[in-house]
Amino acid sequence: MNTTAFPRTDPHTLSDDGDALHFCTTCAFSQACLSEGMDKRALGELHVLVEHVGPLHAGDILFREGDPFEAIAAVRAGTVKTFVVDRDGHEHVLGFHLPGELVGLNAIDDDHYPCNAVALDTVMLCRFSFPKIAVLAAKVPGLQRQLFRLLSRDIGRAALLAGDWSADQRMAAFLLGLSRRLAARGFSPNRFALTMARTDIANYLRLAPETVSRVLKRFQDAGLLRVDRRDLEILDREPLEALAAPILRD
Amino acid sequence: MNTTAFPRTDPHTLSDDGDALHFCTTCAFSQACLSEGMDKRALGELHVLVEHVGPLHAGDILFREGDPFEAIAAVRAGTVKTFVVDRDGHEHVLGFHLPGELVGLNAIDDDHYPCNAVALDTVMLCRFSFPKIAVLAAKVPGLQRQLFRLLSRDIGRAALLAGDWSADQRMAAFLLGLSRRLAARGFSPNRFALTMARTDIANYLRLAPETVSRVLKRFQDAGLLRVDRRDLEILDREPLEALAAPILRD
DNA sequence: CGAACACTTGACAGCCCTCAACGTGAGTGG
DNA sequence: CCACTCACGTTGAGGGCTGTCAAGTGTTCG
Repeated sequence: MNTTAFPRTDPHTLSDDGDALHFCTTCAFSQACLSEGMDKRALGELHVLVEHVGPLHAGDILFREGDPFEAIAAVRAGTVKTFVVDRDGHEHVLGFHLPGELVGLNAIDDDHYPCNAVALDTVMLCRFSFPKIAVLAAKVPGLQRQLFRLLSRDIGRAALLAGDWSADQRMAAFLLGLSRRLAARGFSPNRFALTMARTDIANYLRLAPETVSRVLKRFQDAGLLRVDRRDLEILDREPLEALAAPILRD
Repeated sequence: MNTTAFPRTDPHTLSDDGDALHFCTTCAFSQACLSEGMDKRALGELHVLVEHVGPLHAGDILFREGDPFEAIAAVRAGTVKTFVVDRDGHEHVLGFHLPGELVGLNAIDDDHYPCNAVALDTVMLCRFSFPKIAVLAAKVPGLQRQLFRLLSRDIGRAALLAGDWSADQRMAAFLLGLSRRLAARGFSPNRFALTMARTDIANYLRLAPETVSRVLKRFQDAGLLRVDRRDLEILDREPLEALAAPILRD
């Protein structure tokens, strides 16, 4: 276990193209794939170059910092955490990737992954060879446009948590962010599992784990939510939205 | 003054293609433009679709948050500041764009600029219509690759300052970052002007302006640098590198 | 059943923000 | 040439948020 399962072709790789069309309705490329304008032959080519990888299990590593960059991946199920470890051994979580989202876009720049990626629970992936998808993007304007969009979106997302927000604001923005992204893929916006440890949340929000505990308790005591271990239910969105508004900018 | 000068075609627009080749040696696209593999005709097309804009002066606005996204721009001279203003009127500086760097990449996602951009001093720009450069990118693999790289790079850069670093670490990383980026374009790495106000630096590093003053004074008293108003000279890089190392990751 | 781990809770201290006052340089008009 | 103004920058005092350290509780897994 804990071996790099992603860059290599996994023994469990599926190539079941019938199912692919079903899975893809919630994938990051769906807008490109399912758009009216997309050439039928090109759509076929995209589905041919995808490799289905998984299932990976909690703790399985997709890729390590410094690994040569070969592919990006769309999460079909589960949660992927990306992070770096500084020389003091402190972990900095860069992001959590939910179903339908992409992993590896930040590796394009220097041909090596600039971070580690690990599965937090049972994860299914669609793996796209980047050189191949780049070639296809040149032939399919809708796909190139979608790639540009997704890259651009990540620039903005990375900048969100950079502000000097309070612990309450950060936590509210984090929870609502999860809620919205899950809702966009058809999951319940008010009741979901925190697939990551408190420590992971802390390292993502740049807080101490103790502060994460305290804020969650404070929110629960205020009746904003109910939290039991990894199980979370949002009871009163309004105050959370108010807290998160300056961060989420809406 | 302070009118939006960027999206419209500026009256001072130049189309002097002879000079273009000279300016472009330090531009963000130079790697794509000047690469051996790049098709001569395609290189010509890139130079045809560029509009030279400027000079803009300190305080001139390139674009405002919410403006429809039409073009990205490469800075040829001067400094551009990008920022958002929250409902409390507080300014959050997203970045400073030096000669050779691009502005507007984060606007691709939703077809509107998500931030404001303003010139901090006398600025010269190369303006690229994004739809046109996207079409060209589909025909020129080297250009597409360069665009992907530049987008990917900005994702990583945005994540750098997100950590919970100390004021000293942030300032050291900021100054060394400027130094390196200027050096990469042929400017002196040890002696340069801070083209932005202390308040801008503070809003970028998420510090109070007073803290910026105090840290600079502390660095000067320690003999690490000499600073007089906007004029800055790095005297001892080693301690600064040590401070910034965990942020710059090297 | 024991051990390791995740999480919670409490006490304390430190860094940086806030508030306030002062200094300084550039531009302006007399 | 000089006084004036104003924005920018500096310096000082005090307080609040959150990190650190420590101990305790609960859960999972071997």
